[in-house]
Amino acid sequence: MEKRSQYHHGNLGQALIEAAVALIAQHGVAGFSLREAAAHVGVSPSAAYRHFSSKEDLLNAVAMDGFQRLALQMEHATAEARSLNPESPALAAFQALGLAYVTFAVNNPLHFQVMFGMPLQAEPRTEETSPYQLLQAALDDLVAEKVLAVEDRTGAELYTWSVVHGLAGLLTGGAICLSDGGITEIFNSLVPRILAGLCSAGNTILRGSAPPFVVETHLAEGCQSLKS
Amino acid sequence: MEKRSQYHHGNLGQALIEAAVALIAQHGVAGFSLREAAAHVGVSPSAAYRHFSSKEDLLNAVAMDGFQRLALQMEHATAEARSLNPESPALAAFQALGLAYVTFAVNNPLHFQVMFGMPLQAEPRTEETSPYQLLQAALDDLVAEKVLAVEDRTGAELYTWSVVHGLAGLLTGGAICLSDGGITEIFNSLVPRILAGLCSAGNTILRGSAPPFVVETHLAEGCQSLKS
DNA sequence: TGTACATCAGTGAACGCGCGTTCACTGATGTAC
DNA sequence: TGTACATCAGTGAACGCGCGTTCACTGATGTAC
Repeated sequence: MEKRSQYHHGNLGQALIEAAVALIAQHGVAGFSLREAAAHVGVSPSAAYRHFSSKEDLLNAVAMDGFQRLALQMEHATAEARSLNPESPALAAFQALGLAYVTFAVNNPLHFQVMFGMPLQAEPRTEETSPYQLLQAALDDLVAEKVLAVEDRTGAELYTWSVVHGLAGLLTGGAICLSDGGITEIFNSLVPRILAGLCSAGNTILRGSAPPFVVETHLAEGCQSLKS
Repeated sequence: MEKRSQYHHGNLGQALIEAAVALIAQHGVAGFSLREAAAHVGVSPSAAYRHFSSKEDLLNAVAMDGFQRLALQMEHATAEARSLNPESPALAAFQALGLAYVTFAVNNPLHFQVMFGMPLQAEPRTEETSPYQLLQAALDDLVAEKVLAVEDRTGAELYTWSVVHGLAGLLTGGAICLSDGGITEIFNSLVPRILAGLCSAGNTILRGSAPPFVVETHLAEGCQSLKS
């Protein structure tokens, strides 16, 4: 597929991961092979074994890579939301976090499936912040900003992650489809409910109103119908 | 694997689906083959083609079978909850519905993954009630019972399904683990938040209290740790 | 009730294929003196 | 600065395998007369 000029590739490990990500996006995990990834990089199949002990090992690296990318996008989204909404940065960041998560899933549905379809024994690298840690931090900020009451802080991760992950899963798995650009609207329509559920005990934010901020993302492509 | 006495199997189609379900529960979809399913039933590989046009077709049938089983378990759970809580049957049924969903996922994680990991062009049979229809009915009942205000009815499916599906996905994908018997507790701990989110606009039920009913299920086996 | 025959649901051999992984190898790189 | 050599990161042929699918076939079933 690709022509190399040098005998040594230089960064074959990462290149194989990227090839795998691209190929999985095309044919899904089921149709993915280590040989194909090697060919895509322009390297013999056996070369892959200098970097990964097995196909499964490579797939694990692909999943890890996904978590890193996701975390990165979440960080960017929250940073932007914070700066755009100085009057309530934590709340804006929290919303942006969720939207970034769902957007990532919709834009990379097959990668997302690999990430959550693995045994996942891989420990996340300690140096980097995981999506889960970002969520924790966002919730802490919500408390600091007095949007979320302390008595509501417990269990907030599980609840929030569930809603957002569920929406991502439904959009990704084809159970629900959306027309182009629809994620933003769907997500924002859910925000008041999410916030009400978040602040269920010591309610701080006003309820029944429109979502405090309307956050936005771009979606590569959409699909058409709604499925039962 | 299995010995047949007669030349004609009688119900090979269904038998193949069941074999596939069993084998997928053991090795996952990735490690599943049509030949293995045929062997498991005690039939030649080519016999499968009298009932399914391809491997993919069989997998689609497996997914459909999962939705039917799930719907059945949801129906049983709600019926039981209704009869046990005559003072507020709709609310009890609603909770039981969610718990049944999550329990199914945890008990059949790989089957669950197949169900939501397919292109899913398969139309659900019109004669049978789908899980989604059961959810709609449960929400309608909640309105009838005046637990849910009419102005909160819109979009309630998406929200509810998201939370519950998300929890199921996290438990299934290994992102969160639980010790034996833990689903009931985890789910019930989420119930007040779910209800608060459901009734976010025209709040009817009391908030900050323990979940109205504690519903229960049995889980086959548990796992140990919590993962970021 | 008995026979002829169409239809249905299996068999089993064969196909071509791409897969993951191994192995002995070789070309490139970098370090020690 | 130049040479010797260990180490690293590739090659390419080969392995054995199980896969999905096809095809001509045959055994069982059920219906018509």
